[in-house]
Amino acid sequence: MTNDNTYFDAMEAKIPHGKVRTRFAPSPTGYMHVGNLRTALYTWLIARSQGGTFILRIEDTDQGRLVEGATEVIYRTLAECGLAHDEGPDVGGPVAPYIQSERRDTYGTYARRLVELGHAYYCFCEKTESEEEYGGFHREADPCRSLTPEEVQAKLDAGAPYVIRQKIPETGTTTFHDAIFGDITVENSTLDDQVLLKRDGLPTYNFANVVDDHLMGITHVVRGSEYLSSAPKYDLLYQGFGWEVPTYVHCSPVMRDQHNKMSKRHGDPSYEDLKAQGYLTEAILNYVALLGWSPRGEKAEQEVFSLQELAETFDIGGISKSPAIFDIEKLTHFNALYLRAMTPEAFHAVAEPYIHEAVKNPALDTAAIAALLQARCERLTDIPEKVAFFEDLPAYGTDLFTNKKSKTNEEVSKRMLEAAVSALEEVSDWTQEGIHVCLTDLAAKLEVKNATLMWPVRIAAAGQAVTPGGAIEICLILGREECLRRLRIGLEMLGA
RNA sequence: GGCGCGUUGGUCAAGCGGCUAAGACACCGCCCUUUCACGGCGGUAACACGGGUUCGAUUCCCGUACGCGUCACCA
Repeated sequence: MTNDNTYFDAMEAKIPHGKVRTRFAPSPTGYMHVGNLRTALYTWLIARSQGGTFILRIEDTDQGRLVEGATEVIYRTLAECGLAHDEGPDVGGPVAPYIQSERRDTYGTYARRLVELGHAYYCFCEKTESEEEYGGFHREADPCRSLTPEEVQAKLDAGAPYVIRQKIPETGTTTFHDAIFGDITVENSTLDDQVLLKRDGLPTYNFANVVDDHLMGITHVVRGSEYLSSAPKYDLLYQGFGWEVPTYVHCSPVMRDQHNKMSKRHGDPSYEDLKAQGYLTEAILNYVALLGWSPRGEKAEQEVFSLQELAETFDIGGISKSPAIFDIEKLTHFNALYLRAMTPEAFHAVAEPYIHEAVKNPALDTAAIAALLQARCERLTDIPEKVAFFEDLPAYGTDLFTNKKSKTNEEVSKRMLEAAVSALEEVSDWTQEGIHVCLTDLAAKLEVKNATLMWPVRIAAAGQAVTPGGAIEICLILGREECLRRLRIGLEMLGA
């Protein structure tokens, strides 16, 4: 125990004052689910939108849950998303260390200080015994609460194991303010004397949070609404220490359905899963930002936001109180929007690996294929199945040649294909323009509408009813030789 | 069960005492068209319920129902 304030003065001296400081404080479980990502995003946005500082702190006080490589997932995700942190374990900062397991001595010191201040006490109850005796609810009924300092010291000297519990006022109410939920008042009698320092000397999550948030100068505490119930106890802790209470921002959860939060257990996608499913980082962030927050005023109608625009527009008042259900369909819509908004070059770059999954033939122009795909795919993973026919002509039935709207049947198709083959054989200039002129002229000469000619050509060239792009584009990409080969196969199938 | 929070169409949501209750996704229809998309136009669809307060409630208050959270020496 210390009666010396220099330690505390020294700690206080490190606290930066005067500007917004927020922190994202994940446990390293190796999995950034969508709710986590959204919390990180909102936390980052609050800092950035107010010219503040964004801090990363790793909460690894639970020894049993450490996962190998988990912090790397966190670093990688934040970096990929552009949610750069100004202070953290890897980049350091004025209030280091930023990993809770490296700050363990601090918590005990502060817990003992709170005992001195009269807002906490040593509790020597047995774990099991306490649960039976007090129903797990430690209050006035716990004799440890009224031990004299001498009695406590005697037990400590005897080496009795103990925890330190918060001493909640016996009467009255506690009111705390949340930026989203407003003022919430609870009876102190409903609060229990929660454990601050565990038998093993490590702090509980709740205590470590309060101490670290204070020592790190955090101004806005962003966290899930599941902590709403413990917020009054946090307030009492801040008051007990005589510290300024930060602004609480409790966010309602992201749900998988009406009854369940997004979770790894249910197989709900993490950020990395979504990436693997062909979603773009920008689209994921945009969608997630809107899951539980909406712009107001001028921007109320806007739905597409870059990270930069979000930082300019975001305000805490736009965060919703009720939970939001994650809708993969809407994410898909945003992804399609972002895909279409890319330059053709940029799209080609991201699409190429997916095209190559199905198309190996180096003679096929992936840029031309990408151009056909850009308005036609919602996820990058949609690509391989859409372009496989370029590589290999699929097996197909002659029934595909019949299409009512194009006025084709097998007989008509046979005629069209014969004419098309002869005409295309004569095309000297195998370009979009050359093929286009050849086929439209042919249709005119045959006195049929374009569709009547184009349908069978496209079917024979692609071997499937639905294709990205039309007959001309497909013929062009296949190249004259392969195109004519496929048209002749079609003719053969039709009995020519 | 106690305490706390929430409830606008299937989903995300605007609304902050007076509106024919926005917009987006999804769905349906039409147009465009060389299939499919893109794009354009249009449509179906909502204030959980009951009391108040008020000239007037989706908006304010109180109940009820339903849902969620919390009640760990886990975070």
